[in-house]
Amino acid sequence: MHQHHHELDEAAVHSLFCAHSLRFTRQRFAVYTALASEKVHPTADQLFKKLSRSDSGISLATVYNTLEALVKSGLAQKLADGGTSARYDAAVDDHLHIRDCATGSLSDVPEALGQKLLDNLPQHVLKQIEDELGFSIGRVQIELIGEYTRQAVEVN
Amino acid sequence: MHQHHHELDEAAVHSLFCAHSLRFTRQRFAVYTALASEKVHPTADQLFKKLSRSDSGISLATVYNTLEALVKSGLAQKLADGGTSARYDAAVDDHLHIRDCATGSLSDVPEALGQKLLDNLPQHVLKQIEDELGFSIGRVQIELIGEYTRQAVEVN
DNA sequence: GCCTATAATTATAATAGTTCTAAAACAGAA
DNA sequence: TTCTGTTTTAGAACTATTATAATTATAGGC
Ligand SMILES: [Mn+2]
Ligand SMILES: [Mn+2]
Ligand SMILES: [Zn+2]
Ligand SMILES: [Zn+2]
Repeated sequence: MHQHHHELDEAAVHSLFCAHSLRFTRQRFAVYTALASEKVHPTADQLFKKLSRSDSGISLATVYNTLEALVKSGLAQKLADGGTSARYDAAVDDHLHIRDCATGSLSDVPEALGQKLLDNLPQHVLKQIEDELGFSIGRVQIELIGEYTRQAVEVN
Repeated sequence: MHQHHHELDEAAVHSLFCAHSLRFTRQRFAVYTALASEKVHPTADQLFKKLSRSDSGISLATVYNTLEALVKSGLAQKLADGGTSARYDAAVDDHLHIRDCATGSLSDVPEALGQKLLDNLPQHVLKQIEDELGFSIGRVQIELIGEYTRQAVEVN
């Protein structure tokens, strides 16, 4: 389930971290809430700059460390940018991404639409691939690549 | 159409480059044939090392330059590795990739199987996404993420 | 509320991958 | 063959990320 846009108070994040065996620190709280409040999929550096602006004197190394910890404990995922840097996503469920060729930006397909596509994948073909290749498919990652034909509501 | 494993002589590559408005050089020939003969999806550095070993005294900068030229002219595609570096693929058609969680390796789903899945995507859902988001889908990029349950025939 | 063990943070250095620079070599057209 | 724009090249520069090692903070037991 997507967690973009939810309000996260300190207590909620504390117990979330606790449930994932992650120590609670001021810095991790800041990074996680900054990430979870993003509509887009920020780079480590973008998060660092955002956090530097707002307050806390958090270091870039900690942003990297925290993101790695979040990913390892299943509270975030790391996405490959088309370019040189990695992007992070506080939504850890299966969901589709859209890549706008024109800008290179990466955004989400709305939950319902994306789920509909995932639910209508031809299961028999996936099964056949698993059987023929001796491979167990854990996740089908889909990216729709193309261009906006009218102004997107929000593009990064 | 996949071009892995095809034999490529100098004349064939010459006319291929010509058709794509790419000058023919010894180095580009070497990079392109090295890439096209790979069953896996090599990094720039892997290609450089392979070429250094075999002969030609080609420079790393040229490997990068050539790969960029190939991608720009549609003779190769650049794939995002999960990690830090980019991978290249001489197959420019739509095709599915498999990522082995255990090793991080990226390999191809056989043409026929992959096409079968692409042909059986729910077109009405794709259409709905295009309509609702005002986005024109040029390509659906799919990656199957999981683990081999028996020994894969060839893994990098 | 303190103490302590352990883990996280930080500044900084190091590394890895890629791109830039500017000079020399080359391809292809005439 | 000559000419011109393109490509190649070594090396420097740059960007993203990871490692190091000293400092600081957290969580839990008292
Ligand atoms: Mn960065
Ligand atoms: Mn490299
Ligand atoms: Zn997302
Ligand atoms: Zn491929």
